[in-house]
Amino acid sequence: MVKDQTTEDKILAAAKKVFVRKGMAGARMQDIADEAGINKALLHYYFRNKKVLFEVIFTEAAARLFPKINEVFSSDKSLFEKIRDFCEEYIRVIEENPYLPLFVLNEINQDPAYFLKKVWPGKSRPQPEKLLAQIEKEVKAGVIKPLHPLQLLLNLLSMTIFPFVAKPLLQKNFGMTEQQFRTVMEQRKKEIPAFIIAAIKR
Amino acid sequence: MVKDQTTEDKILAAAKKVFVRKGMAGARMQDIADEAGINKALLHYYFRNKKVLFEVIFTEAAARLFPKINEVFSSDKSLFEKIRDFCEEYIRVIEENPYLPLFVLNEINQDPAYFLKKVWPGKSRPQPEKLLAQIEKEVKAGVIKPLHPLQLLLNLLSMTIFPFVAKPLLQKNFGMTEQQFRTVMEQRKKEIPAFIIAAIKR
DNA sequence: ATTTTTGTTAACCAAATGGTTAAACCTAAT
DNA sequence: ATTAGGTTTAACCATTTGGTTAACAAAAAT
Repeated sequence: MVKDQTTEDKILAAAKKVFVRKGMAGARMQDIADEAGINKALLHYYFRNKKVLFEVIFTEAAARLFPKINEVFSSDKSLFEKIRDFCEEYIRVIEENPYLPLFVLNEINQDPAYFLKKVWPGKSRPQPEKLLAQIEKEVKAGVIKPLHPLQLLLNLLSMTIFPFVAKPLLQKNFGMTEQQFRTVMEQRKKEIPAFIIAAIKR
Repeated sequence: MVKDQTTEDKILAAAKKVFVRKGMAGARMQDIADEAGINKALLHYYFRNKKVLFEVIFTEAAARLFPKINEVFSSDKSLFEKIRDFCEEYIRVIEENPYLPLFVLNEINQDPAYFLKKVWPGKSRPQPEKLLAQIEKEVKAGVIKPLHPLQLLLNLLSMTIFPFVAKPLLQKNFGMTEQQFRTVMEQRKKEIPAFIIAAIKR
C-alpha cells in the first residue's frame, strides 16, 4: 500500500480489487480490510456496510464503462467515424480495467432491477435511437448494405467487449499469454472497424 | 416439481437453477433444498458438500457449451460452411440455456486453474490450430482477404456468444422484451454468417 | 413376518461472516 | 499541558450458513 494515500482511498482501492475479483457475494469484508492494511471495524467507520461500499465500487465501475457507449449513440460524427473512434477508445478504456466488463455484467445479471435504479436514476438512460436511425439512413442512402441497425450495433459491442469477458478462458484454454492478449487487443482497435466496414460498405 | 422425477434429478434441476442464477458464492444450500422441495440434510445425503454439487453442475454446463466449439475447430467442412453451421447450431444450443455462458465465464474467472483441471483433464483440450491453419490457407489461396486467423475466430465467438452474456443489460437498458431478444437472436443465426462472409470474402 | 438397507426429516453444531462497542491513540486547537 | 475532535484497534456479538446427528419411515431382502 502506498504511504501517502488517505485511508478512504486505500479502502476504495482494496474494495475495488476484491469486489471485481470475487463479486458482491464472494467478497469478504475481512479480505478488503486486509488488502487495505487496516482493521475491519475501520471499514464500517468509513462505509456503513457492505452494500454501501459495493454500491460505490459498482457505480464507479459502471460510470467507467457506459458513458463511452452513450457517446457513440449521441455524437454527430459519421457512421464510419463513430465505429472507428468507438473501438479505439473503448478498448483503450477497458484495457485499464480488463476485468470490469465481466464484473459489471455479472452483477447486473444478479439483480437487473437494482442496476437500473442505481446506475440510471431518472431519465439519463442511454438512447440508442439516434445511432439506429443514423444506420437506417445510411442504408437508405445506399452507403451501406441493407441490414437491421440493431444487429450492427450488437456486432460492434460484441467484438469490442467479449474478448475481455472471455479473457481467462482464452488465456487458460488457448494458452494465450498476457502479452499475446495485449497484442491482439491492440490490433483489434483497427481490425474491428476494418472488419465491420468491409462487411457493410456497398 | 414434477412428480415422477427421482430425488436426485430434482436436486440437480434445483441446483442448476440456483447456481446458474446466483453463482457458486451466492448460492445457498437451503435455497437449493427449497427449490427441490426437500430437506437440506437430504442434499448432503446425495451430494457430500456444496463443492461436489457445484462441480457436477458446472462440468455439465461446460460440457454443454464447449464441445460445439471444438467441433468447428476440428471438422472437415469448408470455412464458410463451418461459420454458417456454427452460428446456427451454437445459438440454438445456447437458446436452451441463455444464462449458461455468463455463469460459466464468471466461474472460470473466479478460479481459472480449477476450471482447467476439472473440465479439460488430460489432453482433451480444444485445439484451435486446425481452424486457424485453415483460415490461413484460405487467405493464401486468395479466397478471403488477408487477416489474422485468431481475429476472425474471436469475431465469430464474440458475435455469437456476447448477446447472451449481455442479455439482462440489453433488456433492462434498451427496453428489449424477451420476445424481441428471441427474434433478434433468431435472425442472428443467418445475420452473423452473412456479416462475416461479407467482411472477409474477396 | 422380520430384519436390513435405503431414503427422509427435525434438530442441532461449529465456523464463517457482517457488523458493533468501548477503549486507546493521535493531532490540532486552546 | 490539556482538551476535544476525529481516527484506529481488539474484542465481542448476532446471524447466516455449510454440514452433521440421530431418529424415523419406507422399501427390499431374508
